[in-house]
Amino acid sequence: MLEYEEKWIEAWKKDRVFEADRDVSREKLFVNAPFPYMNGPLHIGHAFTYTRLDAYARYRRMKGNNVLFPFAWHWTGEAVAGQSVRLKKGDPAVIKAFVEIDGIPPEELEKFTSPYNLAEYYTRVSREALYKLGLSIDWRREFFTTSYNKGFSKFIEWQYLKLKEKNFVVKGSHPVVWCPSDQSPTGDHDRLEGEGVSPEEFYLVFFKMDEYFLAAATFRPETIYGATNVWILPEGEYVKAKIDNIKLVISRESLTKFIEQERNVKIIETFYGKELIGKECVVPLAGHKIPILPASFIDPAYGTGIVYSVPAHAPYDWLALRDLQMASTEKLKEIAAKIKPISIIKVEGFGEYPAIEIVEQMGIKDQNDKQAEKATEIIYSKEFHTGVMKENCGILSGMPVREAKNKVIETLIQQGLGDKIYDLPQIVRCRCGTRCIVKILRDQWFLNYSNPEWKDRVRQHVKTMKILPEEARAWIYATVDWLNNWPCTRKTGMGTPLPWDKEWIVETLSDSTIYMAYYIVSKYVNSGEIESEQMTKEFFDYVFLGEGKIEEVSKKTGIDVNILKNVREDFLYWYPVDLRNSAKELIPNHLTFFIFHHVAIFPKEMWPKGISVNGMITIEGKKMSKSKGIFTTISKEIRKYGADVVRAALIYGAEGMDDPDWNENIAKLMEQKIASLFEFVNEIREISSYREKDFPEKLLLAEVKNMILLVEKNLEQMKTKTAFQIAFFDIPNVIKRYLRQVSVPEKDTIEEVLEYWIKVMAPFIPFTCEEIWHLIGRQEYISLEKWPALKVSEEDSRVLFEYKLIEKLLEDVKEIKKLTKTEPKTLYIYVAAQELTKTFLKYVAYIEEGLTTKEAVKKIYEEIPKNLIGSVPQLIKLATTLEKNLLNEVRKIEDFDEYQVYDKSKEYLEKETGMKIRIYYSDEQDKYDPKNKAKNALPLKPALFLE
RNA sequence: GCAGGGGUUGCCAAGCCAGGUCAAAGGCGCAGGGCUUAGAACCCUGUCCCGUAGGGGUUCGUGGGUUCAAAUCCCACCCCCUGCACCA
Repeated sequence: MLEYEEKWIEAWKKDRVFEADRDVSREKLFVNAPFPYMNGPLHIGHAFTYTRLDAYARYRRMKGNNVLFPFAWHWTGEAVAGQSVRLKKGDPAVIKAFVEIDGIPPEELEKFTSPYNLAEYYTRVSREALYKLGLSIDWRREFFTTSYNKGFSKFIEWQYLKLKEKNFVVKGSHPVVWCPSDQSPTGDHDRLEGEGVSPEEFYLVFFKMDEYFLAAATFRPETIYGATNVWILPEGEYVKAKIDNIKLVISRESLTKFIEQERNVKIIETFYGKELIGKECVVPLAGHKIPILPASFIDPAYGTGIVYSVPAHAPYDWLALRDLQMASTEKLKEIAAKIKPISIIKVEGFGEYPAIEIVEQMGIKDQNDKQAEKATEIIYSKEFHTGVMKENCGILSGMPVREAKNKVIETLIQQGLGDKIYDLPQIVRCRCGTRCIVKILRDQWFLNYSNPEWKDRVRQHVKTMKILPEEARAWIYATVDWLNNWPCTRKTGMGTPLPWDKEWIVETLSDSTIYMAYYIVSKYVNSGEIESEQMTKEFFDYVFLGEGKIEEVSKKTGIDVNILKNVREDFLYWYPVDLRNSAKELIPNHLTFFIFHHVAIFPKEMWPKGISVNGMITIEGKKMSKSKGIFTTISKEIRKYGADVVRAALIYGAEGMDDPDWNENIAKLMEQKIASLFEFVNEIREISSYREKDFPEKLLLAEVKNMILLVEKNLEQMKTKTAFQIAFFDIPNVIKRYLRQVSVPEKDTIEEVLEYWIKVMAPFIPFTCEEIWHLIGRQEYISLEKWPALKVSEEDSRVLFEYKLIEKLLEDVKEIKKLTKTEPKTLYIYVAAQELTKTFLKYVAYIEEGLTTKEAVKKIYEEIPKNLIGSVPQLIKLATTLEKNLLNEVRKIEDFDEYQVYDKSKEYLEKETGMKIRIYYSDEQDKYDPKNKAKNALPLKPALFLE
């Protein structure tokens, strides 16, 4: 961290530069970012998101907006608490992370067995880091979440009562991956095996056998008419049990599933699978009898440990059948030999028996061959999407497979011949090693995101929002569509108890949806003007919704009427949120929830106006990972490089949804560039010559103005990288070019440009710009200066246009010189005859009026002076190849005289080329043209001769 | 699998939505030159191929198509990244 950075932090703090209060004379802008979760110090990725937002906030502040950028801390959830618990247990990984990565002194570890102390510690160091990063935050509104903050809890209680009132919070049950040993849900990160696996619905089909039903599990109930036998594992344990009101046979291991999925289970008898082999059962709906046979691919823990066999369409079934026919006891062989696959699905690309065909094609050996899995997938997908049920399928005949599936399961359940149960499609093991099952959690509270009206209102609003980059909008829509009911409460961790059911705590993604409104209130809580106990339902109803009479609310809450009035007016002034910036990973959850809840609770005019997202940082090209040590904190990098270097390196890393990379090279580069800024500025300041502004000065101003407008345009779109590139690289490049061009720079111009330049860099590297600003003798804070209000005038555009012509000419000269490898002394320029240019412009106009090329050509042949007639073909070609911009510029200028352009800049041209310049019109009589070049002259492209 | 994003010249990365301004910005790297006692920094020039007159050729994941014209539009395919719910 640099000395001057420390100085400005203190100065900004002392003079309350970024504290924003209601001021109706100025247009407000309310920006924020999701509060960070306080289970660790802020990392460099946080800095990226915040710096981008800060650059925007600073820019808009300079543009004259009253900008509010508040900040807070998220403590809610299980992670902080979990870490404390693991610390208490002495988990070496946690201790290592605390000490080595987070920099906690070992002797202080003890006190972090309290989650409060832990969160409080991280909050303290994080606040410090953000100060140092130079974020233009109004810290008076800071708060943290959970019941440790009474006021915030009051707010969440109000929010959830409101949601409940409107029926957006509902009670329900839902399936989770569950560890029977830990007695808790097993999230992805808690798994030894089976990452990404989630509960899926299996269908149970009941095959009658005596007074019991064999409950076969399947994903493909529509294949029931093709069943030829049932498979069981001979050495597997099975039970006869009464489940709810039906007597079923299932594997012993699958029993827990039924129990955890809220079924009433009574075991009647346990036995081994082999006892059933050779018996028969009845295929539901179809009615025919089929045998029960052994198969080794059966996993008793998967489904019910019973499946029915459809050898025509299921590769595994065909393989098992084939295995059985080949090697087994005589009796089984006999039974197996009698079984003929039944073809029931017509699918393009396959014949009668798709399963048999694919097994042969892929050369699959037996049911234990790994390839069988793949074959199953191929057949399933093909049949499901394009298959049609054949005529032998009873009620399903003629239906597309996808419809048949729903129809059959509906019918089976209706007739008591089927059921649904959740299971895991792959093995999932908890960290403790136990195999997980699916459990139905009862009495859980849900945010009713599946409510179609709610969704629709959200969609309608998203349509009107500013979403940056635009590509993110599709993702938000997709999320709104996909979102289902969200379990919004937990039993463990920190947070606010659900007001009407206090054993539940509002979970972390659900207590962070409208808290931006609380920033308005927290200022008064922090100053002591309002006590948390005073924040009753009436208070929030009044402040946020304008409900109730102020006097009554005042009486009820004990809050002074004036204070109430101020809070309410503050809210009306600052709300809604104008821009919320975050990493893109929050789109599928937080950012979408944020919209949902605003739509649910607030009146329309308070719904958020804009969202912007950015990529996720990598470190030296690798994905960030604390456990792998690919991790660095904001404080560490600031200590190493200084705040502006960190800001610049991050901003220059990426924009849009691209992922920036944090690496030493870019930091080092920025370090050098920022250091040399001071030298450059000093160099410029030594200039002390005043004189008439000439072409180079006008050009410089025009270019800089143009670039500043581009910076604005890009910043408005949160294209912070592009904006920074222009401000930080492109502008100094044109200044340098100017200094090279003129023998004596002009002081007024250079000072004006310098002022603009420092200002437009200020949003990105505020410390450095503040320092330079004062070095050049300014007294005010650049952070509060007015952004240059500029407009590119007609003269400016003309200057830019003329310069473009000159540049083109110089390029041509350079190329000719390069090719001829000569050192010519004189440059002869033959400007296209004015008549030629006029004809050219006429031609362009004709085409524009809608004439065909042929007609237009004919007309200009009639109009052009005879001596220029030879140039017509090139003119036509030029019309299609000339830059549109240039063309438009020429057309804007009345009586455009190209000769003047070069003549005016003769001195500059001579300086750049080192040659004497002679200029002629191409149709001039007395011109020097030994190589007869003049005839090649075209509008905006003079012919040249070097000698 | 579903959803979202992406594949550009040595590297990073603009451009693509609104086709011609594109051999394609900028940065890095590399080469040459300047500054300097020397180096670093800084500044300038060059950086797809060919060409002794401003030209030509071949490039933007792969293969097709539309068009006078495609990095940009359409179709198919391949590859990469991210998210997918009781983690935050």
